[in-house]
Amino acid sequence: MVCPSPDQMMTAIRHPVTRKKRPVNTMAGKQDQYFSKTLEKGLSILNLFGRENPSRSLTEISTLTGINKTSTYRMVNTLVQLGYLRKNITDKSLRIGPKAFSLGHECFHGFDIYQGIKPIIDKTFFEHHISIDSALIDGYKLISLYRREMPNLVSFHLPLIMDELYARAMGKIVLANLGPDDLEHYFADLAPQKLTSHTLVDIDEIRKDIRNTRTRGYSINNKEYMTGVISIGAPMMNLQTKSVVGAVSLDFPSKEYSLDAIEKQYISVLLTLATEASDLITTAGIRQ
Amino acid sequence: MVCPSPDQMMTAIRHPVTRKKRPVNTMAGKQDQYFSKTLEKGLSILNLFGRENPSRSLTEISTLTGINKTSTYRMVNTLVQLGYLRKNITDKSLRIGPKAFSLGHECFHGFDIYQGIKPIIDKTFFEHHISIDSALIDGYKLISLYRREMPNLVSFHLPLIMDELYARAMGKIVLANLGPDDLEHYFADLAPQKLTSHTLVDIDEIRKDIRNTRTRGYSINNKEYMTGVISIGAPMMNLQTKSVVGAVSLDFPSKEYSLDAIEKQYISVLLTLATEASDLITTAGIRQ
DNA sequence: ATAGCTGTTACTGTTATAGTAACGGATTGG
DNA sequence: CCAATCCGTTACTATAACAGTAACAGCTAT
Repeated sequence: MVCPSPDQMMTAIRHPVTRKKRPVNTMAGKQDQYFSKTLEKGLSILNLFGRENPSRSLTEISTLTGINKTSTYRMVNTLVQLGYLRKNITDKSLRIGPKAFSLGHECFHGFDIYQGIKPIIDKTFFEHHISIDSALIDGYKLISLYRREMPNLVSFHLPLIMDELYARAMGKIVLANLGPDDLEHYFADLAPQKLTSHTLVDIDEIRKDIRNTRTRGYSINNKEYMTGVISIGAPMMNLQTKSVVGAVSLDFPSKEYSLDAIEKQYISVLLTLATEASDLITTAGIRQ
Repeated sequence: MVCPSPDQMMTAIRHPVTRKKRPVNTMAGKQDQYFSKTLEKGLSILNLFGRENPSRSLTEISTLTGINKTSTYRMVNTLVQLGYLRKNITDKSLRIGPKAFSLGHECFHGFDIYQGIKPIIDKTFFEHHISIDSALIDGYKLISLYRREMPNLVSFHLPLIMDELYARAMGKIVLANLGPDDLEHYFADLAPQKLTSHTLVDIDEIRKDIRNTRTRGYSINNKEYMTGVISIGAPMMNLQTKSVVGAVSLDFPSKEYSLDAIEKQYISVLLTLATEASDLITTAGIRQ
């Protein structure tokens, strides 16, 4: 289970399902005194900007976040005044500002897990010459952590935040290690997309695949996310709380590697890597 | 002038001096309806974390930000719930969370100025084999933008946000291009530190240096920030508003280069670079 | 056992924010 | 050329969210 005790719940990353309940404003659960909605809104605005979306308008932000236009204006104005966003004088379009840039730099390089996993992955990369990926769970999404890619692999520009857990090696092994309740929550509002001809879109098939993954101990993605790419994934576990917090995967071009060959040769590499990553995570105290 | 018209003032990055007035709560100026203090606080907390300070305690955050402990708790709790920070269960110490990591990544790589200046600096770097630095103004600080360093230079790990404008090539040229009012504001609460034996600490000397820099058109830092490093700097100007928004600098090891030689050989390189950077800045619409 | 740290919670007055509505400027289309 | 929309910005008010005091609980060291 992701949120076993009330104590852990506070510390844990807030669950998407739990979050959804908030707007309902059910008077039963007292409105968390110690949660700032304003800050949440401000950050959700900042999150709309990135490599893919460098520029946005006020109304765009308002509709995307669901925040009232005036409130959006207040938040945006604050961010502009503080330098996190900047505003084009003529068309009033908004872009990332210098302050967000420096904050970003600090947050990225100051993230201890990133600094910790880098050498681990690099080592495996140079030893075995294979593409390696790693990610952390956030709700029902994966946040890309660190990646090394061989030139033989079709360089696919990974999004930083990954949906489609059902179609990815890292996603599958995460799902396989979730508690039954969390897994059900995931399936509850799952609408699988056919990304390649191999993608599983039938819920029952996906369920079976997850069960197999669980007993197998590692996950297999046989060209289900991208044609020409076969991956195997293993979980990053917090060994104290016995919960998944992320995953690592090895990616191969299907032209050069058969699934059989991969399973024969690289499972031990994968599992060793996963163990090292799990140790790191456990001492760092990342919890689901 | 940094804030010439009320219209620009809103769009501009908020001036440190202007900001200071806020807490005085002078009833004369109506409390900005469209500025969220809560968001400001939340972001100021996030800013306390970085490569240098990966872990902090609640009281530490409270004292550093000057925010009441309970409010700090609320903000921190929010950030933890949203995944921007994470909390060690045992000692309750706080660290950067996965969400801040991904936000950071997006803000860093989504910053168009960074993407734009990279090729410009790279080109000059590969053509002339010299160390190059660039930065943007934020208040009276410089935010490091992009840097390429030659191995012959004592690799000094630059802080991302730079104070000590008076002792740096990029700082001096920025000061030299400020409006008289802004420059006075800068000098008003300046307490120069003697960083090397060459650092100017006498205010009048610094003033004279800034005047010389202004007429010269570029700045010179003769081992005033670091022993063994000579730099020359030129401004990044918004050519429409005729205001400084940042600076570029070329850095040389004093063992291999004399100041004379640098001025003879590299001023044109510097100014060309500055022009290209200014063009970028102007089209991007960065304003002071 | 006690003192002195933490972080956490209860409680309350007030203020900061949400949200409606209206405004002005720019752009579009008839 | 004027109406119709779009956009961002502002005025205004009820109310929910927040600030801040103070007390509490858990931990450590003396």
